[in-house]
Amino acid sequence: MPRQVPVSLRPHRITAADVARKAGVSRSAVSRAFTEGAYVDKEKRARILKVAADLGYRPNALAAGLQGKGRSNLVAIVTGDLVNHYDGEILARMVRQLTAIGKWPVVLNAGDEIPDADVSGVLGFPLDAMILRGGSVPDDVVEHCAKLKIPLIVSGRILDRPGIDSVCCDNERGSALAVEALIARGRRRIAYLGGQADLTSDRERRKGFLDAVQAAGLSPVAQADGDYSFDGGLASARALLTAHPEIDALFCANDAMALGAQAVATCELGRTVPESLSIVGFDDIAMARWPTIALSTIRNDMDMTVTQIMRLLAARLDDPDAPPQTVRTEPEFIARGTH
Amino acid sequence: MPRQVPVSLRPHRITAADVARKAGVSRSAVSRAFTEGAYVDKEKRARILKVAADLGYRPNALAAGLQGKGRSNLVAIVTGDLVNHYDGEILARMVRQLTAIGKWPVVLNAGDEIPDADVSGVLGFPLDAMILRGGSVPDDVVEHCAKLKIPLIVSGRILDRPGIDSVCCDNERGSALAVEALIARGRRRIAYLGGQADLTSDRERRKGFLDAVQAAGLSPVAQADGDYSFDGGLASARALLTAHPEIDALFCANDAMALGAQAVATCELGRTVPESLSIVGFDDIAMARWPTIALSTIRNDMDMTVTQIMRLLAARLDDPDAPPQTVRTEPEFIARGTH
DNA sequence: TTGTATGCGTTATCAC
DNA sequence: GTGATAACGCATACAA
Repeated sequence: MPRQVPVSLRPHRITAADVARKAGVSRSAVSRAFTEGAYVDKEKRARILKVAADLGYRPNALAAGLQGKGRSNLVAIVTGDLVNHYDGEILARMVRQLTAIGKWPVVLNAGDEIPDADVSGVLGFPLDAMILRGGSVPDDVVEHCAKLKIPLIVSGRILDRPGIDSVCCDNERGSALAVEALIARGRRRIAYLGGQADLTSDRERRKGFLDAVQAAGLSPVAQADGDYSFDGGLASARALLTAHPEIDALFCANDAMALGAQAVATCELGRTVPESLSIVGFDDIAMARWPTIALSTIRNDMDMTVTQIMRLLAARLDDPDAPPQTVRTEPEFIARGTH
Repeated sequence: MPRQVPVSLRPHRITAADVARKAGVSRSAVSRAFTEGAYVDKEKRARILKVAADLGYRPNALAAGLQGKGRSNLVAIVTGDLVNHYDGEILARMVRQLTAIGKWPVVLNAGDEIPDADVSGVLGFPLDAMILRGGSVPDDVVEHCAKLKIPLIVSGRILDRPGIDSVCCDNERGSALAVEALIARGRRRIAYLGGQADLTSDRERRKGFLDAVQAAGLSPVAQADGDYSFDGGLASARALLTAHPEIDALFCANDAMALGAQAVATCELGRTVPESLSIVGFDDIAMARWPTIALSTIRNDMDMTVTQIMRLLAARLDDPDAPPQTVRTEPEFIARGTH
């Protein structure tokens, strides 16, 4: 009975069987030739590799991942809006670090909200892990991952759920550093320009701000919510500075908003920075260093963050049942020209 | 003979067999329950879906992709350095568009050079397609894709190789628009601040610049190479403006370099923009619109670019053997405050 | 409408 | 060292 040739829409990809046939060996031999440290005659391996190269054969990673002990080597990254730069710069680092250890990042762009459907969809793959950055963390995502036994690593907030690793900047401390710097500069009428009030990061930064202001014997002039974007920061700052012209310092929940605030203050409201208004951001995105920008800010160390994410990932892959870890990275005040 | 329970490092993921057992149906029934428009009793499907939800079952996309007619739904994106914003903003759009049509983007960050090893590695997956952005395109990547029958879509340059779709801005026209705007502004001593001279995009933009300057009866004061980065633009502009103080206009091969040039010109060399020096960039990244930046630039339309990429992708998936397409997007001069 | 049987491409196990 | 063979989890043609 002749083997029926299936009429596939997908063009035929060279398989190990093809190579085996052409090289006159068994499929097993081909598989071993591609396996580090497997028992194959040296000469035979060379011949197989040669034929494979000629044919353009590569072991199918899908099939390999399906294999019992195999891993898919796929890691999903759910990221926030890349236009805000911090997420973009973190993403670039994660992508590089992951590929460096042989993992392939499947990227989902969350934007404002984490798209449940997409997250749910990507969980169809037997991911080695999922990394969540930005946005809030819906309960069902957590549950899905738990049920599917997919390790979840959260960055940008601490999730006190069992079995979830997280790494996050010490936001309260960061805010305190900012407030201290502003007070040292002689500022007394300080306002807070926040991000989405429902995000943990904003809650912590806000709390740190309020505590520090109070600890200094002051009270906050005003607070506003924003959305962590340039445009949002601009709009919120406009409202804030118009309603409270006495504000002499603005602590912003991230750099993008700080730059938006600076834009509206200088270009529209006739304020000068830092002479009549101090502005301090949070994150220390690459742009903040530019001479034309020179934003004073709280460094939310990206290299350290990604290093820790990778460390947690490695530990989790090594032992899926290890107790979950929580890491707080240390913020640092970076003095530049806007405070 | 009892079925042996494999001792797997990987935690067991619920399979269709598990669901079938618990629901008291066959594995096929479970499969069909998850297949749109398959023949299953309505009530039975509901029961299966219920059991599946309880167990936390999701069809394994790896196994599904291995299927004869199936697709992997994986699309690799090789992108340039995200810190330059243009690539980041394009990436965000691509990620969204791809997930919207049920494709999962596996992202590789090229940075300066396309990392052959990574590209080669990701080709282990039977990708539905590979999208290349930024950097140059090594021959072996093209060959690999061809041998593996993986459609290659190139953006940011036109690749005149058989079987490869590409979409790219009309760079020469963009440069011409910039030069015309500068001349209309009264500038006569115009210099070109280029990107990596070995990239097609830079070659085309440079040629467009030279042709336009010549067409206006002028000659370029100077030219410099850069690396498409802020820091590179800053350094090159410093050299350029120091050696040729008579320069009254700088056309830069991308926005990042233009901003670097502006920084060095204003903060270090005491020039004022646009009074004593005009600067025009290329790309129109989001930042260029900021009131504090207000960069005059050539729009390299991102929405259009991504739309075209998606169109080419869809066409290619629909018919792998269709003749390759090449699309040029139309640039546009955006007048803001730096020219 | 349902269950059985087969193939997808790989790696791992097992005799030889 | 080597080649058959059994998973891996799914979809589907086919028989019932």
